[in-house]
Amino acid sequence: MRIGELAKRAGTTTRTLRYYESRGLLRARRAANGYRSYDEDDLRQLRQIQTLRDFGFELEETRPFVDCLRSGEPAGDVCPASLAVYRRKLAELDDYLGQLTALRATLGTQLAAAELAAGARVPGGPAPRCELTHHDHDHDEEHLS
Amino acid sequence: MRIGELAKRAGTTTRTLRYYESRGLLRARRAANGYRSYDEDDLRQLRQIQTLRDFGFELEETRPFVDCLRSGEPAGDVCPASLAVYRRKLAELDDYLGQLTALRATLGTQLAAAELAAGARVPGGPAPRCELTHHDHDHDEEHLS
DNA sequence: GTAAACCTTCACGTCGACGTTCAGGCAAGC
DNA sequence: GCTTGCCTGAACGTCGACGTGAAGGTTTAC
Repeated sequence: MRIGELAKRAGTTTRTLRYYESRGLLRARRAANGYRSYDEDDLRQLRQIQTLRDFGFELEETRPFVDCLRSGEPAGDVCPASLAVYRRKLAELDDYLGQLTALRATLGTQLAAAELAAGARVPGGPAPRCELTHHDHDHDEEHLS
Repeated sequence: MRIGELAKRAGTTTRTLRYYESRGLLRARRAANGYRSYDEDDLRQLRQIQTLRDFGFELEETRPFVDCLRSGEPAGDVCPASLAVYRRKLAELDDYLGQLTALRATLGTQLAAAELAAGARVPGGPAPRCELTHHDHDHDEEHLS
């Protein structure tokens, strides 16, 4: 299959495929006329790249998976180098999740304190939200886009 | 105080302060010689910006807080517009956390499956990690930077 | 008197993964 | 024979947010 067909089957562009090739990620045999020629294995490699990119992997991080597939493995992620990338990404993700969770807690605390202070600031202002009082049901009060 | 001193006291650079001013975020009075002149209120506003930026707020999102401080409030986050930003950021954060958590689950599943497949792939290969067997203690097997 | 600090404006850099456009030129299919 | 697809390759744009750098000039401080 030629580059246009591969692009169409994978839902991408010829430009992207040539770019991957320039990065040494995807290889193409050449037909007698110089056209790039791809087979089903190439499509599988490309799909592997796309899946990982959807996961948020950088292009370079997909390389071990592609190499793994190219070495004849039935899946790109069973090789040690691929597993190592998985583990690293998981560790990064956990680290990041921890940071975001801590930030979420901080922000929540800040908001609660600010709401309290805002309520106390104007004596006739809105009551603090600590108790369910007479104001309407629990939909948002602010509608900023 | 002049721009250099303010920068030093806040741990930033004069370039950044001029940049904030160019965005209309920080204002400076001018001395007779044209030099920018700042007071403690300006420092508080700057600190507010820095705190929020540390939280991951975009520069523009700090504007309501700065305006709030400038209006004479003792804290930048008690004004309705500031509270609205807090709430929006919290909602964004929760959404993002949800996505990352889902991704984490997916990746974890992928890793587990790949580890199983990798173990089964080579009959004499490493045993799956489901049981603690005889291999050495639980440090990393891969050392990719 | 000289070095440091300040002033202005414009333009450039950072980052990744492409997209876009240009220019020229061959190949394929109907 | 004409459109569409493919080739090389180069070079520049995009996106967003946040500055950074340079050039060229004035003021202050020691």
